[in-house]
Amino acid sequence: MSTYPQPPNPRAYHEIVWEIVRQVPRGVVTTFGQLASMIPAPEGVEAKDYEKLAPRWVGDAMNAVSRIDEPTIPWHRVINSKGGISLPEESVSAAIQRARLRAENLLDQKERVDLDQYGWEGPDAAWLEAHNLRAPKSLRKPPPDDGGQMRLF
DNA sequence: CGTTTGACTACGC
DNA sequence: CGCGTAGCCAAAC
Repeated sequence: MSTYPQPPNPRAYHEIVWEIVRQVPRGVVTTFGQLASMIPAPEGVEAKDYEKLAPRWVGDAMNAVSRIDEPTIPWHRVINSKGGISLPEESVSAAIQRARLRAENLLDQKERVDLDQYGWEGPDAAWLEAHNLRAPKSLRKPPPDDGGQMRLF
């Protein structure tokens, strides 16, 4: 069954998530996991537990956006690790998200976003540091290991 | 006030 | 590549 605890201060956690989402520029996308990777574990939460919980807390934060109806947050650029929309397919919100992503030319024929191509690289280091956030995990594939081929020399 | 219900992800088949 | 599973709390109804 799907069941999980909440952060010590849900509202505070959500605020941080929203602040980062506001930085995502047009034409690229971020994921729940990537956002979570930038936010340190709240005091009192074991790192091990946090790793599992954080992505869903980010999901809760995005979910809350619809309740608060905050137009300054480009929530449509937040998708799941598979490059897909995580809202119920028939929902109105999902339709809006599809339309907005399509408008930014990010959707492929399978209604998916190619993270390797359009995955966000995160805010610049100075911004992260100013907000006490960690460097994001990359959404793009690691450079292919060419099996020890020599290059330049 | 008791139940229901989660914008997730890594991992194993 | 797609599908199922664990995770075990709290806000919203």
